Amino acid sequence: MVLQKRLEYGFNGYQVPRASRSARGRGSVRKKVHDNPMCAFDLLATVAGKLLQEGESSPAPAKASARNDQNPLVKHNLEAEQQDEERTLKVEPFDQGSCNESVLVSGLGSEGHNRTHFLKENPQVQNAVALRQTPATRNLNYSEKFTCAEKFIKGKSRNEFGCIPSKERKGSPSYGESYGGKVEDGTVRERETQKIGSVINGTLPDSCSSEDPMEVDRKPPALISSDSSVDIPLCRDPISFPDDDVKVVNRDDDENSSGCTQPSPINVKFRPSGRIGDRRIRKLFASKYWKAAPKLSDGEISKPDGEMKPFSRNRKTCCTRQRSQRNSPFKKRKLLDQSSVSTSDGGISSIGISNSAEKGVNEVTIGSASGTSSSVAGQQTAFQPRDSHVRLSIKSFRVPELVIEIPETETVGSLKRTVMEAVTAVLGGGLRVGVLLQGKKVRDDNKTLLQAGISNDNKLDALGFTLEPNPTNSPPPVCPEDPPFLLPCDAPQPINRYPTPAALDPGTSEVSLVPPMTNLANCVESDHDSVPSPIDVSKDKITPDSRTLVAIPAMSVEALAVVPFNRKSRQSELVQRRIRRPFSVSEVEALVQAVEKLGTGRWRDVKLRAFDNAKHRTYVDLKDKWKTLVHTARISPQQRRGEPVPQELLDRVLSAHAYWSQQQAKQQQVKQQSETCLLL
DNA sequence: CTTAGGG
DNA sequence: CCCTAAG
Repeated sequence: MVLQKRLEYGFNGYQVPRASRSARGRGSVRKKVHDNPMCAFDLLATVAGKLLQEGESSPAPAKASARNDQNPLVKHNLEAEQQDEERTLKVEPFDQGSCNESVLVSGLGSEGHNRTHFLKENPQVQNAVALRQTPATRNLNYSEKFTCAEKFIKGKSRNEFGCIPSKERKGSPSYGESYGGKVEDGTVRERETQKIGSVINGTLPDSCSSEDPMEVDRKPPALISSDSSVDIPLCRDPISFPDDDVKVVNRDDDENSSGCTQPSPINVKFRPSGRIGDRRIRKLFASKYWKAAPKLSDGEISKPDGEMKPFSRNRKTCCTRQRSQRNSPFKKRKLLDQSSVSTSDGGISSIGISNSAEKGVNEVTIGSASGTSSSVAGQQTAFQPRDSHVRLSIKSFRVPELVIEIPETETVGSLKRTVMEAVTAVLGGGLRVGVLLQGKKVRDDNKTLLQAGISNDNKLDALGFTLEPNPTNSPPPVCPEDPPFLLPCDAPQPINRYPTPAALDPGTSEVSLVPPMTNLANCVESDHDSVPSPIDVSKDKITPDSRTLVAIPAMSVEALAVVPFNRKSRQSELVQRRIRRPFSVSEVEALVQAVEKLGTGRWRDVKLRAFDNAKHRTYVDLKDKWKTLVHTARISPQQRRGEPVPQELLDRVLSAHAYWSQQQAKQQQVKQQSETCLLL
């Protein structure tokens, strides 16, 4: 469809490349799950992790080098026509709706296996599901679980993550990077914080809540095949996980508004490093990404820093390096900036694990613990208490539909990148895995597989997984500025938006990282009208003692996305520039006033004096603003843009600038004179 | 970490 | 706003 100048591509699904297959040669994804102790959540996490690995780290070092100059996803995506099953993204007809196969998990070796309906035979299980759902705690558990999952995933394949080599052009460092297990703690924490925050705020779409099970089928299942295998550890009670490293860091940067006026003790504590720390983190991230990426050869991934020059003195060298490397990638942003990608309807799409053996392979296999692929799972009875494993072979996942809009004038390369971004965004931050059993969502993550009825003896065919867009993950892609007071929870975001790299930072996302700038806008002015942010979220149990959750904009982007992914997808986000927040007149006023008093060479003091509460205004920002103010004051009103600044203020700017410039000059003179004197 | 400037 | 070189 052509919309005026834009083309809209509707992807009903992407076929995620079989990440490891080519690299490893073969094998289908296999999940060994202990159907007994395993919690449903673990299963989710497992699947999610798997997905991440597939999508995100697909480029296992070997693979990366083996084939691509461009991110595989992007690259292939446009060549849908090609029948390269393994790497081609499937562009399907835009129709939604006719897909019911979505949730199928077939049992490998299930042939001849007589599966009984667990639920049928064990009604109590069904009840269990209902009974255990405590809305109140569900979310919390969820987040914690995710954390756990994250850990698990991290621990499991720390070195496997990271590296969708997305080189854009030869010569340019790629965005790819590897986590090499060296991600800064702070960073990790921050993310976790965000996630938790989201959860707390209730932004998390409780997909597990009460939608119609059928909802899942809204979209046709896509096929994503994976080959790696995941072994879910024995009964791990997510909640019991030590969350040692889940510390909530007060992101006083942009993200939260609460800290603005009423810094909690903890706030104070972190303050010094808050904003800056944030930046630093970003940089670190960037450095890692950039650094490792270019050389994803193998091995190097785990020690990005290691390759620094021998004599490198800690940080400095490091920084320098990163800088040079990240430059070029940065410029690419522009390309992406122009297109926006969004998913059509936040619908829940399903990832089907289906039997469709396109290649004669069953997509999901369920076998016995020992893992003999097929035909196993013999006669285990419904309640085998032991650690019987449910073996699932997920052939593919369907990524939720993506709608991409891009100007006709964009280049194919741009389109590719855009799609890649979209895909990455989805995979990275916007998805959650859901489990379906016989069409019904299994919402209680605490249930064991057995309890949920997911066991070898049951109809595994009826087991399905879905990738659900994570509503939480959608930073305002287009006009991040002045983020209106966004109420976290409400504002249903029906659709998943995939902020183009440029937009967010949420990513924001952060967006980038994330970016997450949502409420803060208020905070901004808060320095003047200190109003306690209403959004403070009290961290219930999640933040016991030491960690204080300061209102994390519920929007923090990728709330719960499966960890690894986030990182990755974020890599671009992390590097994203901060959202633009034009100074308001009141801010200008405050700035002018402060400068009049302090002068133009003491930005830190100015910051402290007038913007101490505006977390997102750094002294550098203030200095820059002053610079622009001076410029603005000198140009004709017609040439000025943006919110008009009262002439009165501009006049003051000029006079103050003149005054302090003079002062500075004088000081310099004095200095020189004294120096001269000393020399004589 | 701060400043000061260029981009 | 970002990035950096210099203090």
